[in-house]
Amino acid sequence: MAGELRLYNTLTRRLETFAPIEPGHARLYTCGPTVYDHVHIGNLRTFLFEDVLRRTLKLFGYRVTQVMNLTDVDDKTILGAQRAGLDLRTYTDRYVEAFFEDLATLRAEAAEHYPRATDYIEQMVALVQRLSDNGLTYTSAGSVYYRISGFPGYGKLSGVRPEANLAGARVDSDEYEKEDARDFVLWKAAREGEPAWETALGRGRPGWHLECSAMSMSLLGDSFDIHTGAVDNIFPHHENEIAQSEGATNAPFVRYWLHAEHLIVEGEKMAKSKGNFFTLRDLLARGHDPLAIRYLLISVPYRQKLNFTFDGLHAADQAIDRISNTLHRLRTTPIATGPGALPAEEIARFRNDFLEALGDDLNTARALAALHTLLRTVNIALDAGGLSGAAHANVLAALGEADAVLDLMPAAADPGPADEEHIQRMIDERNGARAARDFSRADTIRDQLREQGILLEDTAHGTVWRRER
RNA sequence: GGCGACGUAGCCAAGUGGUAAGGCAGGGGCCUGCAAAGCCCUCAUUCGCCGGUUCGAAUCCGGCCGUCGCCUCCA
Repeated sequence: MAGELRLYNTLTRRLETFAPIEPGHARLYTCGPTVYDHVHIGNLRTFLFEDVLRRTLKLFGYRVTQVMNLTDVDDKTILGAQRAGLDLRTYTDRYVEAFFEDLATLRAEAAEHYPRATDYIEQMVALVQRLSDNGLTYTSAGSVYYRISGFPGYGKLSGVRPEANLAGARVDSDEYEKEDARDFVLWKAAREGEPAWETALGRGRPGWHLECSAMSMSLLGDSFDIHTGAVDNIFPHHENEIAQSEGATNAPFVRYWLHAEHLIVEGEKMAKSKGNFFTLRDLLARGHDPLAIRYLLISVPYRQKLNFTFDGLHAADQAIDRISNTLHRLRTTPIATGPGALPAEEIARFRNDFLEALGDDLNTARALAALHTLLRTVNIALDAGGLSGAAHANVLAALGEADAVLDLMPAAADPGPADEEHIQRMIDERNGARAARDFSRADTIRDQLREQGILLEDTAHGTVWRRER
């Protein structure tokens, strides 16, 4: 696939044309969840942005190696495990599994690697040792800290100046002893009742930022292409990753930093205390369609705050219906014998608009607008008498290409054969009634089928049916 | 206090110098036995407010108002 892919780089605050270090191969690290609970739809918005990113990279012809970490040791996972009376691994396993289920429900493509922090203790220790060799660490009360004053590039991602005043800022809540308030912990000394590893750094556990540096470099190399997360990760998390990685290797860590804006709910920040905190499971329990949720979460470009509302979810649901209905018409309308009422230029324009929109920093709103425009064009052509074989194949190919990124099209219905026979019998009976102008009988049959989730449509080429979504 | 994002119709949202995409909701119509699906028309003389630059600004500049985020383990 030709075309230019431009991405907004937080590091330079500019739109840049993507060019990977290794031609044709995009190496991508995406900050994953802390597995102490179910993820919420705000988290999922970010993960779906990353899904759109990886699929767009593929659409533009790149081979993709994506790593998504699973943070399975931190204050919250430790606390959760203690409360549940489980060991850390057993506790986090539950949420790792739930996380994968949620991703699958929303059709997120699997990454190539899902490393867990607790499987990379060795690499983390080795990284700290390299930092120590470079004079960037110190030990205090058994914990190892990163000395920010030793890394001149600190702050280049976030714009946070090391000497920035902290008036009004959150007071440091870290309970460990530091030389300087700006320093952060690499390795935490073991505390009573907490999981700990016996290592060359002493008995303890890793600090949060360390895992991402260690795992990304282990799996993608010292320098790789893209690193993503949500905006709240810019500082301190990603800033600290840069300090850890570049402080150890003296090589550029990441070329493109991409950050997703947050999801808010009905104009307010999502918070448990406000009762507007939703997990995917909450929405499914209310009967919402996963495809509509996917549509909604990817419909707003990733750098815009996404205001989640139930009106918006309804609109997304309508959009999925529309896509689904047009596909259904394409499947059930006979191929026209004429030239076909859908000009090839229309399809070419769609392909171009769609690609250009995604190439412009993943502008999914524009990509979806192009799709809606094509759907209308297709429907007009179907109204006008159907598509030629060539036009039919052409439009299906274009839709398939778009769906390689969007993944919003319902799987073809898989009706049981016996079921299908029964439906056809009912349709025949109803059409007999209609021919005899016995409309109350005909309507009764239609209502009966409807109760079974079968919708009838009387079209110019006969009665067709589909399943209610 | 520091840093950053944003304010476009009832709602979501595209558009960053050339005269307002797309979707939802609403209104009217075509088609249909009635529906469903689809299509057509309609729905912002105007882009938070006030100035400025320009032949021309939603788009650039300045000020003001408002919303939101980050400021050391929150996607």
